[in-house]
Amino acid sequence: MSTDILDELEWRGLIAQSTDRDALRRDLAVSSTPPAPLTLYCGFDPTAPSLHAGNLVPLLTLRRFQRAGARPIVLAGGATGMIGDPRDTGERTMNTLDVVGEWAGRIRGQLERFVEFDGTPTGALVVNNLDWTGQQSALEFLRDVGKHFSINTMLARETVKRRLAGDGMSYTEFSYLLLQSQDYLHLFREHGCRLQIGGSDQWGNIVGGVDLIRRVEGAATHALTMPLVTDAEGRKFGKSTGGGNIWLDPAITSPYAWYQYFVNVADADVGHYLRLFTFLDREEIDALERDVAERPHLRAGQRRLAEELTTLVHGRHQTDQVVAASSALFGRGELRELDPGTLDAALSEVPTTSIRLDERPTIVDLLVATGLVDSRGAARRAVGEGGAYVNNVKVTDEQWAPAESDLLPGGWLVVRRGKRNLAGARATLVEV
RNA sequence: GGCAGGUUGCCCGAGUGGCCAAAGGGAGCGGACUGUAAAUCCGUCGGCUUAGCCUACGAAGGUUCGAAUCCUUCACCUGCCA
Repeated sequence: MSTDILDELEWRGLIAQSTDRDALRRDLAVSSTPPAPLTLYCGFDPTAPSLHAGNLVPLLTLRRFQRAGARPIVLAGGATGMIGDPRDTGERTMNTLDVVGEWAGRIRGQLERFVEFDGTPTGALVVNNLDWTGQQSALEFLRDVGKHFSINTMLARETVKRRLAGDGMSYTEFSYLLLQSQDYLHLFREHGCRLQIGGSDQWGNIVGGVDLIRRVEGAATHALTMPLVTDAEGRKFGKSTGGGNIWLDPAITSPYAWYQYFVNVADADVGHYLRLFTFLDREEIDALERDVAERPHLRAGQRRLAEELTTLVHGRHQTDQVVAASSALFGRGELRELDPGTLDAALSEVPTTSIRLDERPTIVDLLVATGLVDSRGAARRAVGEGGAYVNNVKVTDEQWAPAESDLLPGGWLVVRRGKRNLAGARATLVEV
């Protein structure tokens, strides 16, 4: 196996910390003789019903390793998800076993799409850590695993220190490190896994496993972390638009919304994100960066990034549809001139609702019905602020109601809040 | 188990009887500028049938003309002691 993978990761900005880099390089090189590819893993806890965009970084890194000749294991944290990795903001709310199980299943399904299962020596494996911890007894755990951990070391961890300085931390979360370390040991024993990767916040958990394996098995294994994705302002990725994460599950974040998020990435972040989230090579990314620098208004980098990512997550077909919808809805052309088929297709990518013109719905009703605002108060505010549009025309009167002559082909009204929140309202014509 | 402190809007945080839907900051949202960008400036930021009403300051009771603010009980959190 080539060791170029490390250079590539370095170039992409995907390496935050690692254990002895030369040792890892040697291991990668030695594994080059089939059938002994290096085996690596990364875990994903079910803390929500879906993975989010940030999870793609480690997931795609697994894929990069696989392409370079390694065998990836993706781990769904059915067990660790029940405990909760300590975070700075305080104790996590525990979810019921049913909920965690349900989420673990969904996440497992998503994980499977990003690595290849081809039955070759580098074919991926999917595992769930509940399978080897679910039946384990507390005594067993404390004797076999707990004995190898020093409280002193655990207390020295940054997250623990911060939590102790604040509101404290439960024993449950304090134990998380042991569970994750045990996972690494288990995968080392069962599958010869010698490398664990993860976000840089996972460093402590990963080296915990490295230490455990050294103590118990006397073997040297590796740890590699990736920087947490931030934008040029240092803000956490996915938090700069819409207030929340963007999710892989199309039922939570529509492919259209997903695409739009990436089209709107700041110039300063495009190159960075292209390196992290796509498989484009150096030449292509360099060219796109030059393009963004010279002709920023064309947003070539953003468009390519959005297309690549939408294809990766939702497939080529969906991507074509959202690209067409975006260009129809954001195009310079007159909405009235769009042919009915194009309009139908474009609006199928955004939230829609149906209305009855004979009920004389006002602009406030339209904004609420399409879900563009959360309340009638917010709708009034939007109108008052000049942020409400119907068919690209600003509406400033709260009492304004559409007439039949306002309908676009197919009976549509394109309702917009602000610059880029669009929805469709289709009038049902009722004969009175 | 004892003692002390705490629990405020999406988050942080001020508020110790009326002027409190509740300072300030952050996030969010809208407008201007622009390129569906960033920065900046301005506005907005519980709900409704919106000059009014309703819901809200951990929960439930109580005192009072009036409570986020006082009293009681309960729950949870933190620290110290056992």
